[in-house]
This record gives sequence, C-alpha cells and structure tokens, in this order.
Amino acid sequence: MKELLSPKQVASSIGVSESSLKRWCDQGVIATERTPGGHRRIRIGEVVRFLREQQHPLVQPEVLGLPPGTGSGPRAASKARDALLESLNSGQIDQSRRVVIDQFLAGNSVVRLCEELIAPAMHTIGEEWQCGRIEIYQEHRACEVLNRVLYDLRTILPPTQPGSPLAMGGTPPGDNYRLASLMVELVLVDAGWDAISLGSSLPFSTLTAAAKQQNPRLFWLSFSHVANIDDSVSGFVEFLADTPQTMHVVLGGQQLPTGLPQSDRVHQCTDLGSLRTLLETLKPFDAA
Amino acid sequence: MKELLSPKQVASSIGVSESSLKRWCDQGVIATERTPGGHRRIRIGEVVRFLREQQHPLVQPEVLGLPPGTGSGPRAASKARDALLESLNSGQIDQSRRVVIDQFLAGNSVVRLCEELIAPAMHTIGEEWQCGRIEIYQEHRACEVLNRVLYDLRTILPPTQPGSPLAMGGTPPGDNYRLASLMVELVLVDAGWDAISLGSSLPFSTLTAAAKQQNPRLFWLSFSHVANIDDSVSGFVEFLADTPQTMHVVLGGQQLPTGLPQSDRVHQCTDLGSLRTLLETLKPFDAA
DNA sequence: GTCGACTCGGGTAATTCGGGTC
DNA sequence: AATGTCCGAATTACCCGAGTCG
Repeated sequence: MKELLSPKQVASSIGVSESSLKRWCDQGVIATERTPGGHRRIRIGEVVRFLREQQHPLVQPEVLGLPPGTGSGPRAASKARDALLESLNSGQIDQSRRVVIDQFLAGNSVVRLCEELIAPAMHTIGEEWQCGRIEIYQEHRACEVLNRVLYDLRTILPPTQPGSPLAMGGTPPGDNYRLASLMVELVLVDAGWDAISLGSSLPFSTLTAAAKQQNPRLFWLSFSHVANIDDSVSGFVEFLADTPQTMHVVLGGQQLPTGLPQSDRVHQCTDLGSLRTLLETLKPFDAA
Repeated sequence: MKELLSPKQVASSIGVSESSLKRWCDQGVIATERTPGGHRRIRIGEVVRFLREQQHPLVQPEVLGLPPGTGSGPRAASKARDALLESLNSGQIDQSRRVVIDQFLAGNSVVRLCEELIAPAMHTIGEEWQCGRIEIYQEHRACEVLNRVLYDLRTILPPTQPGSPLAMGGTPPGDNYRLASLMVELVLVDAGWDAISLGSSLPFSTLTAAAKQQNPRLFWLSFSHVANIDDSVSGFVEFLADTPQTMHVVLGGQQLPTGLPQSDRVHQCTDLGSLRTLLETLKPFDAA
C-alpha cells in the first residue's frame, strides 16, 4: 500500500476526470506534493479527508487499499448499527469493516464511531449473551473482528507526525477486554498522539516500568472487568507514586472503581467524548 | 548506521523508482558519490536536504536504520530476525511491519515467516523476559504489534474465494496467547481456507457450540499455556464427542498436552510446516 | 575465486504536465 | 461556474544485458 498516489489513481478511485482532480489540487481543495519534475503526488490521507469533508462518493475503493464495496453501505446511523451487529454476530470481517469505514467516510468522527456504533453493538452482543440468545464464542469472535476493524481505521487516519507526544496504556490485571484499550488508542491517534496499547491484564509493576522507561506524556488505564478492587486501588496508588509526576494519567472504562486517588494529573473520563475534550485542553502541540 | 546509502535504499525510502532517483542524481538535484566501479552512493544528509528542499514526504523513515539485505538467503534472514527483534522490543509498529512484509515480498512463504522470523523473535523475547533483561509489558506490546502485522499480511494474501471451506479455532480456557491462533489462521488463509480465529481462553462448551452452529470443515486448537491438564483432556474429549464427526480437528502449540485421544479426524501438528503439509493432504478444493 | 544480489547505462512504454477548447 | 476531452512536451516507471559489490 503506497503512501503517495498519482492523479490518475486518485481520479479513478473517486470517479472524476483527471482534469477536475488537477483543478481541485491547484485550487487547494486537495493538498498535493510535487516531484522534482513537477508531477503531483497526493497523500492517501488527504484523499480520505477530502471524501469525508465533501461527502464525495467513493467508486473504486480498492485503489486506496480500502475494502471493495466501500462507499455503498447505509448512511443512516441506526441502519449502520443493525448492519454491524448482524455482521459481527456472524463473524464477517469484511462486512464489519465496510460498515464502519463507510460511516467514517461519511464524515463521522472516530469518537462517534466508537460510542454510537461499535460500543452499542458490543453492548447488545453482551446482553444477548446474558439472555442466552448467543454463545460466548460469538462475543469473542466479534472482539477479534473489531480488533481488526479498529486497526484498519488507524491505518486510514493521518499518520503520526514525528515528534508527536507519546501515549500508552492498557488494562489492569485480570482485565482481558483489549477492545476498550484499542479504542482509547484510536482516539489518541486521531488527536495526533503517538499512541500504542500495551495489551491487556498487565501487572501494575510492569505498567510502572513502562511509564518510567518510555516516559510517555500520557498513560491510560481502561477498567472493564475488575478482579479485585482492593488490589486495583493499592496497585494504582503505587503506580501513581512511582511514575513521573509530569505524566498525565487517564482513567476510564465501564467498571472504573471508585475510591481511586485524585490528583491534578489524574483524569477520569466516563466516555471517549470526554477524553477527546480532555485532549483538547492538554493541547500538547503548541510547541510543534 | 551507514553514512552512504545505495540508490535502492534511497528510492524505496522516498517512494520513487530507482530510475527517477538515478536521473535526479545525474541532474545534480541530489549530490552523489561514486564507488571505484561507478556505483552511486548517496550521503544520508543529502537525502534529508533533498526531502526538506522539495517538500517531499518521507515514505519509509525506517530505512535509515534498516539493514540493506532484504532479499532471500541465510544472511538476510538473520539480519531480518535481528531487525524484527529490535523493532518489537522498542514497540515500533511500522518498522516491524516493514521487516516482515519485506521478507514476504522477497518470496518467503507464510509458514517460513512465522516459523523462522516471528516465532524465533517471540521466543527470544520470552527468554529475555525470564532473564530479567526486559519487562513483561514489552512482551505484551510485541504481541500487540505482531497482531497487527499478521493482519496486514492477511490483507496482502489473495482474498478468500467464495465457496472456500470454513475453518475456525482458538485457544482453550486459561490460554491467552492469541498470537499462535492468529498464525494458524494466517496459514489456513494462505492455503485458501476461509479461516477465522475465535479468540483466546474459550470454554470447551462454547467451542463445541461454535463447531455445531457453524459446521466448519476444520477446527484448530492452539495450546500455549495449559491451566489444568485434566480439565483440558476431559473438555477436549467432550468436544470431540459432541461435534460433527466429519470435522477435522487440528491440535498444536508449544504446550500441547499428551494423553489427548487419538482419532482419524484428529491431527497433531508440531509446527506450522506440518500443518501446511496436512492441508495439502486434505485437498479440500478439488470441487472448486 | 565463487556467487547471489545489486547497480550500471540506456531504451521503451506509460503517465502527467499545462493549456486550450467544448 | 463546473466538468470532461484532446493536445504536444516533459516526466516517470519498467525492462534488459553487462558489470560491480560484498
């Protein structure tokens, strides 16, 4: 998958003539690079941005490395939710990816995709499992599928700029719900951070080591299944004491324990929207 | 790090053909040295100057630290292993992907990539953790990174043909090593199967349900960490009894328990190479 | 000295340039 | 006002046999 596309590739992928594309480039509607010989080269992320902004249909997505059939799915939010639920329950990777990426290209933000499309689908799946209507393997499989879809989304987002502040995080011991941590990672990348999830069920000692060795600007902890509240609290207290005092700590998740110590560098986010707002207030890019 | 780069390295790093690069060198746009035999050598600083001057985006920054040997052969293979280990230990997604995909494009099979590149790297990481040289978060992070790299590899493989036989599998209860299951999935997809991993730490009851509901032609179980041998054996016996007798069952993994019941539909694979051989003997595509 | 991988130089096909016109 | 098509010149990408590198 190439990073830079030629005018011909872009024109065919979005279904317009090369002349129109060149005009848009010259007008500044689409940012272009130039080769030393004067040929235009267009970043793939710039094409995605244009599609989202102009609500322009995508006719040949495979040119951009996107799944075939993209751009023809349902635009309505509720229909998209149903379609995603259906494809997740039957374990169809391509179909699930299509639904999510279609919604993204339609102009929805990453936060909105997570909170109003993906999370509700997983919530419904959880309920259906508790009611005995579906098997637990279907829930696990849905997580595996979404895992890949989120990664696909990340590859579509503008690549991390060199010098972006580092962020890392994961889930505490006993919590194997990787998906939540991956969504946090995605929101951070979308906000311009150099974010990476360390995985799930990580002992606090190694989380502390990670923070000390890598020295990230931000560290997140996602609580979805708390095995032992007391251990979580005491582990977190130690983590907070042993890590750099300049590092922001973001706490979130459906099972975020109460009684965790407060601090001006500890932020509790009930949802991804508030995380996004928090990231705006941190404004870590003034220097750059 | 070498001071002088070859035309191939520079061309791939900035995303243009070698021809264009040579032309620019001959035009004086990029200053070049010459070897006694007439080969061009380009100073790394000159590349940086060119990129800044032309506003040309750097497509593959990791070339600056990447070993030149990306072809096949024993020397290149060990270099690739070292490069992968390095990038995994430091959690660099893009560079890890670059190493693996380069080796794939160089003609190495999926099985070979898994067994001689990825698995050895993870093995080394496991050893370094046991020796206390690295932290466990680095091992987890390496799994997260490889998770994505394997998925990238899957998207490069020819897409699954409609009508391909279905295969699914995962890891038994208490086994959270998803990576092994993902590698099995990849080998199956490479062999033309419609394969999907159901995830990790799945109860045998739901594995049975999955097999009965989805009716796959093949079901794999990957054993990397066995929590309780007796439970595994009894669970597997039930699984074998309750699932369709026409379904092939593939067992594998570093911690594959002994004492599991044998059968003409149960296949034990000590490695992915033997799995590939087994898939050949199954020859499920004669109809298609 | 052997050998595989890489690079040389040059030729050819394909693409893109800018501009003008419909 | 916006889009699609056509044009000659320039640029880029792909290919090949011979030579070089490590």
